[in-house]
Amino acid sequence: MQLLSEQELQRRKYREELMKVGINPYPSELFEVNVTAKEILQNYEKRKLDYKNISIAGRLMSTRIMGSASFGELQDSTGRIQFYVRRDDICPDENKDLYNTVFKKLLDIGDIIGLTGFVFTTQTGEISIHVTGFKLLSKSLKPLPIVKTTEDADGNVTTYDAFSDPEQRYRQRYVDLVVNPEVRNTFLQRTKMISTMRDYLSNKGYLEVETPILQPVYGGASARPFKTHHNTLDMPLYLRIANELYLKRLIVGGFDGVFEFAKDFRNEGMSRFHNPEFTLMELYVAYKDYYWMMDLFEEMLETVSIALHGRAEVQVGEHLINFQRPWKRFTMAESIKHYTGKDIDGKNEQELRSLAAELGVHVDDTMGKGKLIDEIFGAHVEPKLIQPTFIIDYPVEMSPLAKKHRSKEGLVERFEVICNGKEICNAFSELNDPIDQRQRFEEQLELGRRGDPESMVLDEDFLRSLEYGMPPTAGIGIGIDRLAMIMTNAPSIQDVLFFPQMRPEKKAANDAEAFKTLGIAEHWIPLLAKMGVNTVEQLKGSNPNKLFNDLCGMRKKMKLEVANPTIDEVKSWIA
RNA sequence: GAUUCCGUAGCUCAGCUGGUAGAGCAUAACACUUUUAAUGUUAGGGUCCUGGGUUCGAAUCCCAGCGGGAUCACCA
Repeated sequence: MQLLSEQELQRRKYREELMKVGINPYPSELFEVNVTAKEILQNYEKRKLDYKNISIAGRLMSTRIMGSASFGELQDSTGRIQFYVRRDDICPDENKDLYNTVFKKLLDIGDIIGLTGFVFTTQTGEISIHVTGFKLLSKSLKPLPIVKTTEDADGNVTTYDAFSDPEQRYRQRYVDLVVNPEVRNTFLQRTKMISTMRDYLSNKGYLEVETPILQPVYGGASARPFKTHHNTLDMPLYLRIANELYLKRLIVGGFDGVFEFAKDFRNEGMSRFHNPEFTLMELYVAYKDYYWMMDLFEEMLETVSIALHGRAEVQVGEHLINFQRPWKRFTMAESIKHYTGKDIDGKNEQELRSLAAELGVHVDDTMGKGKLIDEIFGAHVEPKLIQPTFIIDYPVEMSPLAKKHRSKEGLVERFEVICNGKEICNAFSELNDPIDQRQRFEEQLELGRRGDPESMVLDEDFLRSLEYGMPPTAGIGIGIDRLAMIMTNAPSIQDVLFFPQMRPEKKAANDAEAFKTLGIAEHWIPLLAKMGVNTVEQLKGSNPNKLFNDLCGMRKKMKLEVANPTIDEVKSWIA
């Protein structure tokens, strides 16, 4: 049993009253909808005759009652539209209850209703629905945050009482979506982004596939996994951190191109760029190399930008990001030279370490050559790359799944694209020499033995598949959430995930069951909680007279329709 | 994990140097047939996050905890 606010109690009462007058607040039968708000607002002026007999459903978002006529706003999945109700239209007979009682009293903001009527334009020029009939489709028992907006002559929108607490918005995304229209738009954009990518790849003939999320050996990336257990097989399983190794098995199996929009899971820190579950799109194409993949990625993102915004440019915060091809391409060494003036080419580990120190980059003794370069890059280059930029040719130590560079010693054929200061993809010419791959895994195992919790583990079955022969292949992984952040101008990953991971909601410890065994009736328990008595210990420690008084006072205040407890009853709880 | 800010009515927020709470919207009542953040009059609504401390007295000061935001670190 929960404690209800005055408004919630009121709405529960209205629900009862509706039933008493023969209106089912939750009817079963369908409600025929033949138009949306957006459709009316867009087309009414041009095709007035088509809107003489409409039927629309949605959520009641506001009412302005003026005696025997009222205005209100209905919100459906496409937007809001004003409606106009006149008492004598919906109550042509002597009995005006439908208007006076049901419409004016028993309907609340947030209720889902169906309207029938015709479209007209008010004296103030707003396209509205003149209601000839309405039907309650679902009674809302919780008050919705009321957000109001005004628009001045210049079209500047002012919002009042915004529902803006991030915690509430993420925990109760359903409310956020009802009340904040731009949130809905962000998610529509995200879906459109994904479908554009899917169409782009499908049209090239690549196969969208599904691979295991529960994996006996996790691989394909450097990250800590979530571990679980299968009862029947009595074996540990891991939620995938990547699907790379499975997609490559499919290339071995003879598919020319495979891709998957994959939910991956990494048991690591959370921030505005990290959520424990996130979406990575991986694509592998046989007989291609990383240069080819750069061209594909450029073209795909340009396509996405145009699909979403009608042009190759996207405003992200203070930056206007331009996805128009071609993008700049730097080797990692060039990019570091460009931003620091220092040349890392041919430097050994010791020289790199002192260079890092000179540049004020934090390093420690466990870092090898590759890691040192990566740290310098991360500190001095990455944040400065706002426009999409290819960074190519990474140190081999950091890239155990990438093919060694065809001409540069110590490097691999790998690129990342940095955009708005963050990596948005990672791609290689895939390593397909099984002997080399085994050695690289073994180096990773060595790192693991030295205590790196993110080193890769050796996947024997994957190596076996490579031994059968994998064609030369280009592969790419694209962080869908981070890309969505850029494409929708969202400052946090939580803004592009419907339900970002949150700490569990705090619940006051409550010995409700123990209270019942003491003979306390169920309806007192929430009142006790409200008075701060949550545990048997607290109960036993309180003064029975005060408890009795408080309980009776609280009963009256909450308008609970039950008899007061007797003082002896209360004493018996404490005894 | 570190630093910092925040937690007051259903929502958005005020509340000064400590004197037991305020506004607007929402809710309830009345009026009002084209309003639009409708309006006018009236009313109800708060363990001021939790627990300790200082004090005659704490929403306010101090400490601890819980929850959240931001930045940084970790994390490709």
